[in-house]
Amino acid sequence: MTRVTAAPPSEYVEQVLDVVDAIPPGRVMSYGMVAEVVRERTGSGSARTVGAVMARYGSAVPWHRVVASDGRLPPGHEDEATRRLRAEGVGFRGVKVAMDAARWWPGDPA
DNA sequence: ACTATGACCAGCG
DNA sequence: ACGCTGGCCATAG
Repeated sequence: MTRVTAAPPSEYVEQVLDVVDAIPPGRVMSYGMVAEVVRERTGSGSARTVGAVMARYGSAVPWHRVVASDGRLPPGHEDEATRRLRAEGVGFRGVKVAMDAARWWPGDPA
């Protein structure tokens, strides 16, 4: 029925959330990687816009599996993200995620 | 319609 | 390792 549309999720937003939701446990993708995949579908987007979408709609998806390209965790949620990722078996290198081992692309084996 | 903002990224000093 | 710069483009006001 009439659903609230105070902030109607655009097609772009849906695609971003879809990609993030597909990341398997124990693996991660960077904002830039997500942006690239979404760009193949919608034809537009960038790492920065993905970050903007996550900030607004991230709560609906496993946001902790999206990290910065160098393995840093999202500002303000580092604690939470670290806990969840460790629980999934993601490797760490200091406070950062070990991207070389955890990085995942759609189509790759989980 | 326009401006400002930002959970980014790669390059450079 | 650290800070700064330019480019990126959807969202919000």
